[in-house]
Amino acid sequence: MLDIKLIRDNPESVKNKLRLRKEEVSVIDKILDTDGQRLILISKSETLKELRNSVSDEIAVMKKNKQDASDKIAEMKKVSDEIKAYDEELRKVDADLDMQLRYVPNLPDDSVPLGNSEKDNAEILKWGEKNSFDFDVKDHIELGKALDILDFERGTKISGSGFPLYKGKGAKLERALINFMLDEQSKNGYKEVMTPVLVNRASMEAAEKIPKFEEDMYHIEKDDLFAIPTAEVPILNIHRDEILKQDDLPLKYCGFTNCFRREAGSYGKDTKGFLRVHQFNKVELINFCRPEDSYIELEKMLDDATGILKKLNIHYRVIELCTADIGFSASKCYDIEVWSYAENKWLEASSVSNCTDFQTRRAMVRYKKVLDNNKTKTEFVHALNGSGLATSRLMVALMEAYQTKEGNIIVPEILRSYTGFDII
RNA sequence: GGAGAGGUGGCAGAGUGGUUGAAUGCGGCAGUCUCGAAAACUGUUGUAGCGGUAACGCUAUCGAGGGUUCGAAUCCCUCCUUCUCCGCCA
Repeated sequence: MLDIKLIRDNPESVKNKLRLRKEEVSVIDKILDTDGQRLILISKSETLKELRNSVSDEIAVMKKNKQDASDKIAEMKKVSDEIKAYDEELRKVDADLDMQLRYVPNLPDDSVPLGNSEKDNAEILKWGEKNSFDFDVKDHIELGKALDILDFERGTKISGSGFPLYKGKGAKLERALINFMLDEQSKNGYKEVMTPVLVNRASMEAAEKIPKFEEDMYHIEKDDLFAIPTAEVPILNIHRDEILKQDDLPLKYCGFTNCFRREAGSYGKDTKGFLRVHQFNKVELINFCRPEDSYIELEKMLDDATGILKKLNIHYRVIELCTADIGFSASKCYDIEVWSYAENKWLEASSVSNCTDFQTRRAMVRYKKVLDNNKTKTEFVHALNGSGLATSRLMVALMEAYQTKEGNIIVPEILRSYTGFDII
């Protein structure tokens, strides 16, 4: 969530930045209006509370001295009723304000390229080259079926479409990728964690996934638990309501989880095989850092994510998202895309974002900042997240890029110590 | 799932309706002492909101949310959570 004080003090600047995201800015005026009501109610209620507190003390003294305090008690009864009425109204206004704030996205950083849609995203880097095949390439579905390593039909039987079944060397290759990525990211200084994949409502709210994306998530009604769409959610919540030590920053975590997405409303688009699935595997990177370091850490995280692709020798490019396309919680965002030979297009395999203090404000993840005069100040940390990487799209690129004329798949050199075989 | 006992400041631990934001101890910070350090002594030390340039003032906060009361850490209700015992189970 944005800082209400920022909105209160610089409404025009906030609006201008939201306009860059192609957001409707009239909500800001509504927020200001609600905030104004709120401040008035707080002031009224607190003035009466002050009166009540002081008179209650007087009553206590009178009672001690065996004096009659019934006049004051009667008076305070009225005051208490008034307070109750104000507080009741305040509760409503607070809830209203909170709900409005939950739909306002993070503000884009000044360095983010301007744009009107995803068409304006900028390719900033391309690594490697496309293979030149002297035969007709097969797509990952054909390859997977012929080699009996992927079974989308049976996955559908078990759960429904979009729930892949990996078999034999396919399962082993997937496991190898996950282990490889975790090992690499551990080397990059990320602490490995294995988290719950079902999380409570408070965790989803802290990660700013609710209410905006509630419909996109699997929800277990009986226990009010949500299947995570990304490990970003549980990892971010590791430090919810905590105050970190300045010396511990940046605090970096990596974790593998299954990820679950309903993908409501996207049926019919890229539904083939792995292109869009309800369950997939991902190694996630999270970084909690000092605010002044977050944009430097963002670049490092991008290197950490792309390092995987370099070692796998997979052709990729990096896209810097424009103001109209960055994610809800992000102030700046890079996508990493891998090349699909069969689809003849780029596929998003990772997204690396600086979410500044947008999530940590709601999640209350702070740190004790040591000031020059040796005093400390509690301040929100910045949080960054990135996929390092998601396996499904990566698997598409890998299978296609490493296929042979005979329909086999060569295992990338770096993975062989993990798979124990070098060809499928 | 059943029965019982708890959740108080960074930690330990008092407090069961009235100047209690909360005794005491430990820790942290500052100072005295010291060449320096330790020890000892003295002072200080939560978070958030609102107002104020500021000093500061006010309000809230004793797991969370309601309620009773002029007044709640203290009484009542609901929920969460921890521990112990029983049952069940990967």
